[in-house]
Amino acid sequence: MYKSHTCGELRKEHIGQEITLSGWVHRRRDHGGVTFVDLRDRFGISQVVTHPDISPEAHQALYPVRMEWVIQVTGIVRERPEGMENPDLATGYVEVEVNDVKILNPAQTPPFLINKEEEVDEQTRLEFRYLDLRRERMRDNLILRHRFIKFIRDYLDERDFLEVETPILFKTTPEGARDYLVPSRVHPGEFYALPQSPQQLKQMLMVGGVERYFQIARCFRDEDQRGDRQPEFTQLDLEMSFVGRDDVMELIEGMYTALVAEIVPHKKVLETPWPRMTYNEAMSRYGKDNPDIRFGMELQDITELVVESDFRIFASVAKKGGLVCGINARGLGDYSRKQLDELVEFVKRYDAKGLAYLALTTDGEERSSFAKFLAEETKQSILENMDAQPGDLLLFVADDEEVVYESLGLLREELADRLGLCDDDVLGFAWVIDFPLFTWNADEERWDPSHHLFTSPMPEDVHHLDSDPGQARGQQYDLVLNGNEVSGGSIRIHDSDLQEKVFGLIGLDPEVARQRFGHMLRAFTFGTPPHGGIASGIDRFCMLLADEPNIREVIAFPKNQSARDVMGDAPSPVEVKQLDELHIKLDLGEE
RNA sequence: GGGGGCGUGGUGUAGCGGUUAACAUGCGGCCCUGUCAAGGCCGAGAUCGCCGGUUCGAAUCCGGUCGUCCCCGCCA
Repeated sequence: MYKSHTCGELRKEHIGQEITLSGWVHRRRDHGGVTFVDLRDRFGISQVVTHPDISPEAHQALYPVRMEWVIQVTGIVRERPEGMENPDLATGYVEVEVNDVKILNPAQTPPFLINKEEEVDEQTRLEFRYLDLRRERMRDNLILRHRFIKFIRDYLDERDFLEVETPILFKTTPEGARDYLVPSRVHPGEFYALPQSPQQLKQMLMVGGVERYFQIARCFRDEDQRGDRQPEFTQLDLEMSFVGRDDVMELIEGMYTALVAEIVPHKKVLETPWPRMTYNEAMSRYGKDNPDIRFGMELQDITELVVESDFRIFASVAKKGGLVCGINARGLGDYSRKQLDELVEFVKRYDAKGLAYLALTTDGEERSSFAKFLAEETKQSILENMDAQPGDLLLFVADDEEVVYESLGLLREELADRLGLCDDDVLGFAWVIDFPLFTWNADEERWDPSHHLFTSPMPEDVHHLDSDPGQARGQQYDLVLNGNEVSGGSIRIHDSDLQEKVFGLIGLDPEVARQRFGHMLRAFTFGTPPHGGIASGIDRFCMLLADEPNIREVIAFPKNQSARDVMGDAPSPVEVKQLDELHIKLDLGEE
């Protein structure tokens, strides 16, 4: 062994012992005579000291040593002289008086400082990810992620879940996101697909009698990147037989409640038991099906109040069956014209045509883009409706329901951000249930599943499938945390007739359905238990618990915005010979 | 596919029409026996992403391009 102790564990009780440490030179303080080195390993930092008159050889050996060199030192643990303790360091009451130094590996000067938590260009961090991982931020995130997954494994193991691995090479499912395809050498012209999730396979495991399954599953989707989206990501995938949706939700709520208490004890859960709201409630109150419930500023529907008003924009939208909603941005009543324009630009990103405002300044003035068109009485009822006080800023969007909800829902969170209404140490968990099973796709003139193809309708809504599929609710449940969807699941269809009916409703040709999902339809004829499950986005969850702005910070080797691995430089061209073996000819076109 | 932000020594920033391109940190050398972001002195290190244009003069203004990040589309 290269070390008898870690750099994080030395305490007063070790005083007098001869010990050996190995690690990286975190910092070096050379006083000409006495020299200090802060030696770092994954577990902490220990101060190492050499005196020219006590151990001249060790002192000499340490002379050329620089930051990030890997060294091994042997010496005696000493109590630090009085007044020289460092209470900021766990090991700060002792130091190691070194009598032997071995240089295990010198280091070039790193492109950025390991010992300083300053923002470094992300490109550089990713190019030298192995150095970035040495920094406290990434180390802590890796540890948090490990503990997160470890907790889940233990918790589910104790509850009789079986961890089962499912194939990475499986079958394409074009109805979801774009697939990553893998050409088959053995079968010319045929392809595997990397799984977008183990959805079908876990249902097959239920048919297979596993009853309680989970997996820390890598999933792949070939879509464009976002801060919370990577081409490959990790899900806790879970499925149970003989359960209803309450069973799944209770399990998950229990698990994450315990997890939070253990992994991030400094964080508080906003409300227990976690609130449950229907999809419709989430949309009308927050404009989103993944609302941040840590603050109010809820949407207020004033359509009825303005339908007969003289403000034509509001009135005409209201008469055409649209929606007029507002939010009260408390405390922004003194926003300047420029700041208001910014907000207008913000909602335009989501197709809102404008943003009407009514500001009550702190000194009692009223400024508004539209109030002059309103009868005094109408204005008063709006103010009352929205509980407007001096200093408040009322913001309104009038449009189709979809546009109103999206623009105001996101504006609400943007304003909360500006107003600092959200405490990162508060976890606002909520369940959203009773989603519509389908949403109408006007372009393709068919129903799209709002969750996925295998979600079971609510039993009392099954009859809607024949008459009015839009009315049918699915047995779906999403777990929302601080404005992010962190888990989504459903009770599945376990009946092949019902499954075929759903395929038909979403416009899947019966022949095509058989080709793609015949194995499932067949499996369901062999005695399938009622089953359901859930999948949690582990990257996203860890990102939130680590207070990080994007999931790359909780992934050891993430891809960049253009899906490239900048450290290993992937993807990359391949040898012609490799392509030949795969029976592939490239057609790269002109551009 | 579309829109926006950013690109200045290794790193983080300043400079925004004429500067010897500034500061911090890191790096090299010297001094220093109790520091812990050690300190002091000296020094090296940048043709300001790239190409073109405007101008007597461009890091600075304009156009293009590349890279990167964010957003829209996309993500059952």
